[in-house]
Amino acid sequence: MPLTIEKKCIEKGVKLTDQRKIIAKVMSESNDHPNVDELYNRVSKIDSKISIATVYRTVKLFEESGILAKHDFKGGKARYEELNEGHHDHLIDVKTGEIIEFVDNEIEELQKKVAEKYGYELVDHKLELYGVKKKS
Amino acid sequence: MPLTIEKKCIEKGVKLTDQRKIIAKVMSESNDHPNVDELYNRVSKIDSKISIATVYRTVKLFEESGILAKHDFKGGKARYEELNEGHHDHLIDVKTGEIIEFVDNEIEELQKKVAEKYGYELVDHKLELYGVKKKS
DNA sequence: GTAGATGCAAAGTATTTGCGACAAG
DNA sequence: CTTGTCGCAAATACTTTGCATCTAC
Repeated sequence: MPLTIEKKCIEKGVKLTDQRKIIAKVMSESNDHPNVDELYNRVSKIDSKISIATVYRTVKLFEESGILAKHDFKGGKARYEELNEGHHDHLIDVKTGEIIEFVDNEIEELQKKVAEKYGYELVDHKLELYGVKKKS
Repeated sequence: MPLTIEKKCIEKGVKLTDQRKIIAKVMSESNDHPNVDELYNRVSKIDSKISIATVYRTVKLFEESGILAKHDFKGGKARYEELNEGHHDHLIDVKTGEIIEFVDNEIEELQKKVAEKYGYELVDHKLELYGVKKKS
């Protein structure tokens, strides 16, 4: 079975180069939210000739094609993750940087309502919670 | 009556230089969310000798002192606004870039609950809604 | 008087781009 | 074949910093 990302590329008419296949594979297998540097490192282990410029170009392309989601969490570098059906938001441990994904439909609904209240249709949103682990 | 920002500086033991007073004044009078460039332009009209390095240093200092809030909305540059009692989130018009401030206590409460559910104490959060204006 | 602030220009980061060589459809 | 991609290095955009000078307290 081909990777979901590859399937999406074909659907969107995105040319499937070797480099893109590798980046797709690495992203599919990543359960975290790598930034471009991290992604570049992982990709380099498979093909050391891939340049970081290609990684930047590819994540941008994948983002525009709805294949990856880009996040600008606090701390500078953009982070990416594969975009699946299930939308989710993030809870970030401010001490360790650990990222927990969560879904809360109640909040989602309320967001739509807020946008509507101001005469807007919600097209996107970003919700990040920053917390510290409680003892015990 | 002195500016709220100046009062806060004194409370926090932040030295009140002429440059900081000007930046404080400009931010107090701004009803939008200027980025550093915009702020620098406004500040330059009052004192053309202020350097952009000072503006960067000052907004960072003010942010750390709880005087300004920094936002990394989509589109690269960080934007700042004065931090008052009333916390609020942002609804951003994706076509015009217009920013609407809103408060929704129900969402705030749910956020706390979500964090607790995962064993975290919420210390900060970011909620941005992106929308398009509805016809009618 | 002294610790801390400023201006300037140089240095960092993160990301983008021009260009000739190359590969997918 | 032809259009789009790649690798490289140079360029850009935003932000930070070293240092000598200056200023608030």
